[in-house]
Amino acid sequence: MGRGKIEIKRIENPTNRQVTYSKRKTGIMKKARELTVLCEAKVSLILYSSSGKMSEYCSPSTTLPEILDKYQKSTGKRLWDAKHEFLSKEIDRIKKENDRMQIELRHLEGEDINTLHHKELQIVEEALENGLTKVRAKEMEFLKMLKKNERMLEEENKRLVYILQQQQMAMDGNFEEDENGYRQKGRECHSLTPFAFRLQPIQPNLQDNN
Amino acid sequence: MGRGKIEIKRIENPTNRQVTYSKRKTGIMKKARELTVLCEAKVSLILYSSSGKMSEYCSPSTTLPEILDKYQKSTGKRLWDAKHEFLSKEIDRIKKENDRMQIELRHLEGEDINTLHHKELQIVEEALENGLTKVRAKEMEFLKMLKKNERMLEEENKRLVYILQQQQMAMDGNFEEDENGYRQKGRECHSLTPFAFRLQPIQPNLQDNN
DNA sequence: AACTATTCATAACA
DNA sequence: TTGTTATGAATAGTT
Repeated sequence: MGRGKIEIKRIENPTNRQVTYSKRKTGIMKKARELTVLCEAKVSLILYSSSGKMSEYCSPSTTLPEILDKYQKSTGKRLWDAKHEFLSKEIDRIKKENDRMQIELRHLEGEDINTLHHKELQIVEEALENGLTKVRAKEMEFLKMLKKNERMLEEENKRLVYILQQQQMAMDGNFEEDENGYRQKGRECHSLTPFAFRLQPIQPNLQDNN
Repeated sequence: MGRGKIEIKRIENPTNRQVTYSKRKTGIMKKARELTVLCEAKVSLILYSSSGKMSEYCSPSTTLPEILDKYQKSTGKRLWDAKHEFLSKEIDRIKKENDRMQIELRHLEGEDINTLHHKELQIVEEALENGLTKVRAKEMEFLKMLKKNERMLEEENKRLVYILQQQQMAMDGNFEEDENGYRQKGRECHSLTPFAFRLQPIQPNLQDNN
C-alpha cells in the first residue's frame, strides 16, 4: 500500500523511519479504536518510538490497570509481582524481628515466663539486674547533681542575703540622692541579679552532662 | 476496504462481529509487528474480545513489564502502586513498632538512658523491679519444686535401702530353689524397680505445673 | 504537511 | 471457520 511495495525490515534512513512511524502510528491507533467500537473489544496499545516517545491507546470501556489485571489472571504471568514479593518478604522479616522483641520484652516484664527453663530464667534475671544497676546508677548521678545544685543555691543565697544586708545597712546610714533629690535604693540590688542567674538549672537534661 | 464501506459502530450480529474481530485482530497484530520491525518501535498490544478471549503482541526487543515500567515513568500514572502502597504502609507501621520496642528494650538494658528525664528513669526502674520480682518468684517456685523432689527422692531411697536390707536378710537365712535347683535371688529386687521409677523427673518443665 | 499511485486490509459472500 | 474477491483504506514515495 503505497507507491511501491516495501520489505518489512528496519528503515535505515532515520528521517524516513520517523515519518513512517508517525504515519503508521496513526494508522494502528485508528485500527485499535475501530476494533474497540466495531467488536466491543478491550484494547490496550502502548507504543514507544525509537527516540523513546510514548503513545498509548486504551479502550474507553476500560482502564490499563484493569486490562493488566485481567492479563495476569488469564496468562498467569507475573507483571509486577517481583516487587510485591520483595515487599512481602521484607514484611515477614520485620514481623519476625518484632515477635522476637515482643517476647523478650514480655520476659523482661516477668510475663510469659512459665515456658522458660531454669537457665533461661537466670539469663532474664541477670539482664534485669544489669539494667537495674545501670538505671539506678544514672538516677544516683542525677540525685548527686540535684544535691550539688541545691548546695550551690544555698551558698549563693547566703551570699546574697549577706550582700543585701550590707547594702541595707549602708543605705540606712547613708542615702544618696540624684540630681532631682530622689532616693536611689535599687541600683545595686539590680546589679546582683546576673550573678544569681548564672547558677546551673535545677533540672538539667542529663545528656548534657556526659 | 471491503465490498462496501462500513460505519464504525458496534456490529450487532454476533457472528459477524466475531468474524470481523478475528480478521481485524490478525490485521492489527500484523501492523504492530511491522511497526516494530520497520521503525524500531517498542509495541505492546493487548486485546480482549467481547467474549473475553485475550490476545497479545509484544515487541521481541522488550517485555511487557519493561514497557509498563517505562509507561509509569513517562506518564507518572500508577498502574499497580495501590497494592505497593498498602504493603509499604504496612512496613512503615511495623518498623515504627519495631523502633519503639527496640528503644524500650535498650532502656530496660540500662542503655541509651542519658536522654531520659527523671520521671522516665523511674518508670524504667519500676518496670525492671517488677520484672525482677516476678522472675525471682518463678525461680523460687522452681527451687521449691527441686527441693521437694530431692526430699521425695531421699525418702524413697531410704525406703528402698530398707526394703533391700530386709530382702537380703530374708535371703541370707532362707534361700529358695526353683525346679532346677538354682537360687532365685533377683526376683523381688526386679519388682522394686517400677516403684523407684515412678518418681517425678528431676527437672520438670515448669509450664506443666501451672 | 499534502498528494497520489499503489499495495493492503477486509466486508460481503460462498 | 476458511477462502475469495471487490472495494475502501492505508501508506511509500513524491512534491
